[in-house]
Amino acid sequence: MIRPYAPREMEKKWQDHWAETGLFNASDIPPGPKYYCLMMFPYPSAALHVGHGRNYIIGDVVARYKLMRGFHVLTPMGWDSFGLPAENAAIKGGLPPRESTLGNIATMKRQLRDWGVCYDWDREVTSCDPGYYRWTQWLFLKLYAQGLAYRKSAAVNWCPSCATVLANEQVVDGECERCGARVRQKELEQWFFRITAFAQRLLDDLALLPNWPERVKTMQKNWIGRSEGCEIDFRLASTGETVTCFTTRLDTIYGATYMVVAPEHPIVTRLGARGPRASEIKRFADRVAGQDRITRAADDTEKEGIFTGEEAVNPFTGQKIPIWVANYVLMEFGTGAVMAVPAHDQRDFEFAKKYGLPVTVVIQDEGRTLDAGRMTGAYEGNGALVSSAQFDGLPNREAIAAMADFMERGGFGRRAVCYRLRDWLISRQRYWGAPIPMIYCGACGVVPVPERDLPVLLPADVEFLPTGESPLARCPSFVACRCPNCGGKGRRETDTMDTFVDSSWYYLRYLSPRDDARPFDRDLVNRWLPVDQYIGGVEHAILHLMYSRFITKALNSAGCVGFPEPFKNLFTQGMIIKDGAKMSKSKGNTVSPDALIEKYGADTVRFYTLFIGPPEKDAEWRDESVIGAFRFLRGLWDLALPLAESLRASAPGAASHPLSPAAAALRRAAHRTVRKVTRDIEGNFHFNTALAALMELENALREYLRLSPDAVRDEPAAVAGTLRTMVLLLGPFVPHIAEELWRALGGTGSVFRQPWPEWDPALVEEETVTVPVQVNGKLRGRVSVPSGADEAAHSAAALAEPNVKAHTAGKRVVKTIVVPGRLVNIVVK
RNA sequence: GCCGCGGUGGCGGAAUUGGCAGACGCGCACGACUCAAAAUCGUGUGAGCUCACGCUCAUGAGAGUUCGAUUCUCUCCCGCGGCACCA
Repeated sequence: MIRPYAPREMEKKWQDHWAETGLFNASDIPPGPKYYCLMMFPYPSAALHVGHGRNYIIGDVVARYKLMRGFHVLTPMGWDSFGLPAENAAIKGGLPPRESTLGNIATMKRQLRDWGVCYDWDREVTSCDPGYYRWTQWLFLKLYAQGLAYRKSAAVNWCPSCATVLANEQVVDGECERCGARVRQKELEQWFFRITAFAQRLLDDLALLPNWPERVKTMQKNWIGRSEGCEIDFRLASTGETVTCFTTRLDTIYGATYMVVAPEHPIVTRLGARGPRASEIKRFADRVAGQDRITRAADDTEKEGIFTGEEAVNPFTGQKIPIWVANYVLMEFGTGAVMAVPAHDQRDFEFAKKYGLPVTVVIQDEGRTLDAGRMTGAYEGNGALVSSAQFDGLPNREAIAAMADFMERGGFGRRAVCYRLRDWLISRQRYWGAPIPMIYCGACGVVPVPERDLPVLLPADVEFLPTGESPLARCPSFVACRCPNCGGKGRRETDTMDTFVDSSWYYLRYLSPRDDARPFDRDLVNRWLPVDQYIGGVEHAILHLMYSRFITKALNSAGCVGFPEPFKNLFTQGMIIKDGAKMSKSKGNTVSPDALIEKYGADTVRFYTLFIGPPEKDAEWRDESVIGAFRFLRGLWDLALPLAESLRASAPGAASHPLSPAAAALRRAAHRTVRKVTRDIEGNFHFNTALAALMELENALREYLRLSPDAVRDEPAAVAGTLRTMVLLLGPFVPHIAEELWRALGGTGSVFRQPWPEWDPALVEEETVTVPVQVNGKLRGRVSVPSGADEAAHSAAALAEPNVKAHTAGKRVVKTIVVPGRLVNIVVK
C-alpha cells in the first residue's frame, strides 16, 4: 500500500538531511565556476509572513538550480539586527534590544528552515554582534581617514515633545509618528558620509549594470539628480560682496528681475544685521528655517518672502535687482541663491505676482506673442531670445552655450554641475546601533579611536527610558574615556551609526565571517564578488543599494576591494498584496507561513508562492488558491510512487524496439518541458510558467498511461524517463518531494547533486504541426502539415480545408501569407 | 506636476515579442461516490446568437499602421509605486 501524501514528516527528514550534509556549505576557494547568490538580509522583527517568504523562496530556487548546473554556490544569510523597533520596544517596557533581537532571530531562522530554504549557516553574520560591528566601526575610520566621514552642523527633524531627533521615516505628514507633535528643524552637530564625492561615478557606473531593473536605475538617476548649468557671480550693490546663483537657464538671464535666497543663506544674517528692518527679516528667516521640510515643501504651501532692502547687480546688464528671502528656495541645492525670472519660471511667476515684482519676457514663443502684462503663467518652452542685447534672435538652447562662453571670458561666472544627492547623515541619537568610534578631547579636538581599541562596545548596563535621550549619553562609564592622542580626559561620541551603514558592507563579511584580524579577506572577496545574483525588495532601490554601491566604491578607491560595483545582477521581487494592500504587520493583513506549512507542507507553500505570478510583479495572495498547489503535489505523489514500485518490479526493459507513437509523443513533451523550464528560469525567473509547464507534463503522462495501460511493462523507459525528468525539473521549486521521489525512483545521492536535464533539439520538434488558417485575418480553420513543409504545401492544405473553402468560394485570392509552421492567412476579395 | 510600472474571464495569471486571446490554476455549475456532508474523481465554464456545422463581439476608451494588433504609434481615462517649490 502506498503512503498517503503527508508532507510534514517527510519534509523535516530532508531538511535535517540537507543541514547535516551541508548542501550549501561553500568552500572558501571555489574549485570551479562560482555563483554568489545573495538575498537581502532581514531585520529581525517578530516573525516572517508569506510576503517576506517570496524573497527567500526565489533565492532558494536560484541557488538550487545553479547547484544542479554545476556551479559552486555561495548562498549565505544573516541579520540586519540593529535598529529602532527593538529599542522602542525596550522603552515601552519590553525586553532589552539584545534579548528581543536574538529571540526574533531564532524564530525567523526556524521559519526559513520550515520553508525548506537552505543557506550556508556557517557563514551567518549578525550586525549587532560586536564581532561584526567592530568592523562597521573600522569602516567608519577608513572613510574618516579618506576624508569621506566628516562632522558638520545640520538641520535635523526634532520632536519637541519626545526631546529627540527623528529619522525622516519617523516623520509622518510633518508629525512625530510616536506622539503626534509637530516636528521642527533643529541644528545639531552630525556625522556625514561624503557620498556626494561619488555622485558622478554612481551615475556613470549604472552603465556597468545592464542586468539591473531599469526602474531601479531610473530611480537612482533621479535621486542623484544631475543638473548641468552655470554659476553666476552677482555683486551686492552696497558692499560689492559676491553672491553666486546657480541656474540651468542661463538663456533667461536678461529676464532676471529679482534675486531670491534661502532663509538659511549666510547672506541673510549679514544683510539683516545691517538694515533697518533687521529684526523683521530675522524673524521671517527663523520661522521658515524652523519649519519641517515636509510642510515647507508641501504642494499647498504658499510662496512667501520678504525684501531684504539690498540689491544685487546683474553682471550681464549692470542692472540692480532687489534681493528677497523666500521659503521656496532651498539651501541644500545649488548655492541657495536663485536669479528669479518670472516670465519663464512658474515659481518665480507666482512669487512676482504676489509681491508685485516686474515680469520681463526674454524668450518669444513661436506660436503666440507673449505680453508680460497679460501672462497668466510662466512660459517655460523654447523660442528665440528677445531683449537680451547681443544674444537677441538666438534659439534659447543655443544661447546657453554662447552666454556661458561670454560669461567665462568675462570672469563673472562658470559652467557648473549640481546634484540633488546630499551627503549621507549617519548620526543617530540612539542606543541600538554601532557606536561611532570617535573621541572629543579638550586639547586635541576630534580624535578617532585607534583601530586596536575596536570595538567600542555598547554598554549592557543601561536603562531604556522614554525621555528621548540616548541611553549612551546618560551612561557615564561609556562617555568617560582617555584621549588616545594625549592621554588626557576625553569624551566619547554617543551617537550611533545609521543601520544602513551596517548593511552597506555585509556581503563582504560572509567570505570570512569569523576573522578577527580584518573586516574581510581581500583575496576571497575578490574571488567571489561581485555578487552574481542579488535578490530583494524594490523598496531598497535607492537607499540600501545606493549606499552599498558607494561603500564599495570608497573601498575600491582605497584599494581594499578590486571591483567598482558589488552586485552584478539585481532582481527585485514584487510585493505580496492582501486585501488590496501590501502585506504588513501594521496593516494587519499578514499571513503566517507556519499554519499553512503545518497543514499543507512547505512544498505547497513554496509552489503557491512561485505560481502566484511573475516574481518581479506584485501579486495578490489568496488563501483559497493554495489548495491547487497541494492538489498537484499530492497527485504527483499518488501517481509517481506506485509507478516507481511497479517499475522496480518489472524487468529492465529491452529498449531495442522502436518507441510507440504515444511514447514518442510523451518523450517529446518531456524534452519540450525541459526547454521551457530552463528558459523560464534563465530568462527572467518566470517560475509561474515553468510550474504550469510541469503541470502540463504531468497531465501528458497521465494521458499516456490512460491510453497505454501496459506502459510500465511494455515501455518502462518512457515512463521512468519522464518521471525522472519531472522530478529533476521540480527540484529547485519543491525540493522535499523531489528529493523523496528521486530516491523512490532509484536515484542515488541528493537530487541536487544531479546534473540539470538537457533537451535534445531534434526531439522537441513535432512531426506534424497544426496550423491555424485565417481568411482576411479571421480564423476559419486549422490544418495539419508535416513540420518543415514549404509554403506551397501550407497554402494547398489551407485552401482544401472545408470551412476555408466556404469562405473563399466565389472570391478572388489576392494574396496568401504563410508563416511556415505558424499560420496561413488568405486574403480574398 | 515629473518619472516609472500596470489595466486581459468571477479571481491569480498565460500568449514563443506582430501570427489560434484566455495556457496552468482558483472559484463556480452539473454529475459520480456517500444516508448525508467534507474530501476525492469526471465534465463544463469569456459574452451573445444558433437544433447544429458555425457566426458575431471581446484584452481600460478612441484613432492609426498592417494581410493580421493584447503586442507597435498617437490621444485620452483609471490604478499602483517613486520623486516632488532642485532654480
